[in-house]
Amino acid sequence: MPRTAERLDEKIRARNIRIILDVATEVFSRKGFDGTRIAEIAELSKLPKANIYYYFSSKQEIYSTIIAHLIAGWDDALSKLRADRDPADALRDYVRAKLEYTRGNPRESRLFASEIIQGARFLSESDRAHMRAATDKYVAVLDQWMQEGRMVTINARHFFIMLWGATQFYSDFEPLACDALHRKTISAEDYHVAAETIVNSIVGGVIPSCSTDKLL
Amino acid sequence: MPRTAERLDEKIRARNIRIILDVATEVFSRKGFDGTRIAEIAELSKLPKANIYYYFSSKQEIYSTIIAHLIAGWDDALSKLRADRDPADALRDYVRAKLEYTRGNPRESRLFASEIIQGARFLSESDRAHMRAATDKYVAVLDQWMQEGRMVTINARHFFIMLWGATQFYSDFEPLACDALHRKTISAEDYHVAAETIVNSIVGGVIPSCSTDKLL
DNA sequence: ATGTAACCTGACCAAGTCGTCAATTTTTAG
DNA sequence: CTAAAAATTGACGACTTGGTCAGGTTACAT
Repeated sequence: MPRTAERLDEKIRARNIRIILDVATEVFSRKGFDGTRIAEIAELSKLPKANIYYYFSSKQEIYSTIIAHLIAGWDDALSKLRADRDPADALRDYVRAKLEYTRGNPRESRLFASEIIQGARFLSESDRAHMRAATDKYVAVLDQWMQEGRMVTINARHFFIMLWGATQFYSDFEPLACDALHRKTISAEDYHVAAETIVNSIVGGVIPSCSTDKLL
Repeated sequence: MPRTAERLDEKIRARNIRIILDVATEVFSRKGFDGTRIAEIAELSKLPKANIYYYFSSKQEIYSTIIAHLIAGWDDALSKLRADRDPADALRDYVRAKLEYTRGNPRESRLFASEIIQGARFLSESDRAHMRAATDKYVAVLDQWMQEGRMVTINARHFFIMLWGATQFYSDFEPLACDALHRKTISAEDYHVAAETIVNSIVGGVIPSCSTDKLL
């Protein structure tokens, strides 16, 4: 049955792979690559350890699969930044989209952060090139806004780093965010206020309507 | 020799403990608690593994010692924020001090980030309470500035999170920062531009001199 | 010199690590 | 049904883990 049986074959296969990757994402995001034991993934998956190795040939293959998969999810928020849009609107949508993504995918976000902290050992060169290209593309959008006088002249690359860092914080460093906000958990409303605060602070300082170019 | 020999005894002791903690900080910051093997700490320390256990009774004791030690280093940057200062000056000094600290202590910064990502399992309640209190204290300073009309009304807690996230990024996620900036390493000059960019963006949006309160 | 406290360390242990494999059970196509 | 493909699994091996310990060496006060 090489062809016709694909549907149900894939159902069992797909289901188990999904469960394994789902659980592995959680564990890897908490323990990092070296700290993760596949026995723990097996337990939480309710599968015997050997069954994990039926679907994946090694711990690194599981890890790399997850990394490759989540890279694909990063571009959406950045797509809000188009040169023909109003800078303030575009940046507001970007910050909101970025926070929305990190809120909806905290484990993926944390796993990525963990991978970077550990030296980006398993982030492929093509993935990094992809991210560099994406950054360059949107840096160009900001630079165009600056040339058109629609935005204060700043270093666009550092500006992106600032936005990235500010938005990542809520899921990656959730315990700290909870402490800072006096919360047990970060609610959707908190994410909303976060977006408002970031946007009100940053956009107000970036948009030339208040001409703070030479404030310092 | 219970008293008189303390100097040289302490020299050997202090030196080895320093080396161990120094190496352990690097390894822990890269691998996290679970991923770190004390055999690796021993190798990099050029000490036999058993000698590590002569000075520390367990892996967790080494880890907790480092955590407790670095908590003490956080307050300095925040001390720049005093209510009687000019908000713009104070925030600028704060951002600079924070970036300077993270630049000079990247391993500690990374280790702390790693600990938080992994769920803050070894961050003591007293340490967390200390950090909460420090946040509250400086949130009050910002709130006072807002009441006095010296600062736009925003959520001070989210504002601190934004600053924290933006400044941590350069050391914690150095590979990403390098990619974004097209650098092999982040130089002192890059840190300087980072501070300028953050300050120019944020202060400009926060200081009411440009009255952007109702921009959105 | 000598005694003693501090320091050092090779060898060891029980438990856990990743990954393998042969044997079995389940699923599916025809 | 049957046969084969897919999925499952307990047991296992080679190695590594955190941690121990007995017996050694070094440093120093007297």
